[in-house]
Amino acid sequence: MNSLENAIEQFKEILRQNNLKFTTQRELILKTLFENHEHFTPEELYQKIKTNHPNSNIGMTTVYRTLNLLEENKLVTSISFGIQGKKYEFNSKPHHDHLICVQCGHIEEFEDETIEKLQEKIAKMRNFKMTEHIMQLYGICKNCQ
Amino acid sequence: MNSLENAIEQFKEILRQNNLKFTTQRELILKTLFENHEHFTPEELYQKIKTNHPNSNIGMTTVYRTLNLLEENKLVTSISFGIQGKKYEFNSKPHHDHLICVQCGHIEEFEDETIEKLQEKIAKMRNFKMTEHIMQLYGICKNCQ
DNA sequence: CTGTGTGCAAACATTTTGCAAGCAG
DNA sequence: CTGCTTGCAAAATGTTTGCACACAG
Repeated sequence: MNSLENAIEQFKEILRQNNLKFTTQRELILKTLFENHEHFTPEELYQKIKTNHPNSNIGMTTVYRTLNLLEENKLVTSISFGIQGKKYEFNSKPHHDHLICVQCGHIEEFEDETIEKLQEKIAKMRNFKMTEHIMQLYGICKNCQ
Repeated sequence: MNSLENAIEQFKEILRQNNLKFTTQRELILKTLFENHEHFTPEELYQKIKTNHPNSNIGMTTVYRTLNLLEENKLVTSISFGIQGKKYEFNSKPHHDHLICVQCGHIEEFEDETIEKLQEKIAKMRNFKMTEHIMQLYGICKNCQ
């Protein structure tokens, strides 16, 4: 359903609408995010691309710029965790939140309809026009215990 | 109950236990956090102290070091919001979460017992030993709408 | 061809560290 | 007095920007 081709077509459409160009680098970034259903820091993503496509020419700068572009257009989502650092994931799934292992950095996903509803209720009660939210549970994952 | 004197005594006790010293700077930082029930970035806290105590001699370095010390000992809590930056608050209240205005940066607090319980349930179901969590609702606050 | 995109290096912003001098205990 | 603490400057991170060349459309 949400195939790579789909995602690329969607990306191209966004680029077209903004008079932007579809470049090898932009394709590689989207592709790598899509194919690895993982959470990447910009650095990790950059390394992954360098490793998997040694002939490609790509710089950190482009990774940052493209991630921002993709996030603005809702193709990827970022979560900031801990003090420094953001991780990006391809936006294929519906909204979900994260369990983060403080030992190994592993990230697990979960969703909970009830909590979502409660959050909306809280915002409404306070006249707060909620646009998004983050919820992260920190702890020790199964493997690290 | 949780008076400034109390907080300072608590701080002194922690310092004593670790063979650390109670200095003017450390006192100023704790005091400023306590007296202003606000959320400070290290920078803001530094400026506030400089303004309110022009004769005091204090550097950013000390602010950072002391905030880390206070956080390790649970006297203050930090919340990281958005991409960069942490804000610190004095730890007088029970656990609570935050509504953050994306326009003016204003932070409001709330607590919800039901959500807390659900979070624990989720972690337990996944064999995740939860140590803490953050939940932040982003949006536009009453004033900014 | 035109103008957007790129990599590089430099600039930034935030936080941490090394160090010599200062002060609490 | 001893050694923890401080402020300063420099280093370390993580991210953004300026610029000349490259390349998509």
